[in-house]
Amino acid sequence: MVSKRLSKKGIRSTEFREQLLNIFESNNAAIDMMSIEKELKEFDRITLYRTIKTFLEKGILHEINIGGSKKYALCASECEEHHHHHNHVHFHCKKCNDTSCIEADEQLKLNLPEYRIHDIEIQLTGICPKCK
Amino acid sequence: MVSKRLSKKGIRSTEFREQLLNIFESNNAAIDMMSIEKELKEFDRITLYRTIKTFLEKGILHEINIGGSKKYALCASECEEHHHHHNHVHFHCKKCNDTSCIEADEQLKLNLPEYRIHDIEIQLTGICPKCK
DNA sequence: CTGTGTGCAAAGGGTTTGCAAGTAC
DNA sequence: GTACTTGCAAACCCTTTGCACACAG
Repeated sequence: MVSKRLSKKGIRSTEFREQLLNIFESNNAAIDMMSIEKELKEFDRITLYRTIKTFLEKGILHEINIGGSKKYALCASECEEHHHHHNHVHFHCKKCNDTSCIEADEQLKLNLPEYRIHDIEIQLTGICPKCK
Repeated sequence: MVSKRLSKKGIRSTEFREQLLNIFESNNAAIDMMSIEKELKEFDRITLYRTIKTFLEKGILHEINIGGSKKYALCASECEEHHHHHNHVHFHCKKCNDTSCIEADEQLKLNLPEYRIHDIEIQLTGICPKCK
């Protein structure tokens, strides 16, 4: 249930927040502001901005910079407040313009002993299976 | 010479364009608008926007989305108009806030037969050798 | 009841557009 | 000379802030 998820993260459950969270639950792609706004019937844009900001801070959503625009996606359950783990792979399809967080089972070997690496983000661009 | 590089790409050589290109030549990191503006003595911000846009279109610069902001860096010589090749690695240092295009000698194995992959972008965040 | 969330208006910041004058070729 | 580039002003987003009212716990 959505309202439980919110209280679990330490924030109040309101109609708007549940509505927004539902959009992300029914969408397994990363979506941008425009797409969110399309799915909300009526809304106040300011509240939307503030809610996304809260969700980001509370570890409910994470932000991705891909394809030139900011997108948002649900965090995996192991994400905690101010401590994101997102060493996963994002795929952006040039045709349908969808961005998805895929489980790539990737093996990345980097030969960079001089660097202390905290986060790895891999962004792929191309054509997804649906559009192929 | 800088002016040759411009005419080679099919655009006119002007003082401002040469000035901007020089900044990128003497900088092997990816830089954002703010840094560019600091290095230009006097300039018109609108012209700067337009020049960057032109450089992007002509394959002189490429854009990177990292650390929450847009940055720009010189394209490798094999980049052509509307056809960028940037399967390289960007490293963003949390301390000095520098973003560099590094030669990582990386080996990335992806198990995604269903996807047609055109571009791979790997973005690393952490602490660079200088700040370590 | 108390602190948090919402909605409106207005401000703020970055980026783009229109147009006239200047410049490269 | 002609087409492209520049610089100024103004317009145009997108995003944030301030404040009063509404609502969750």
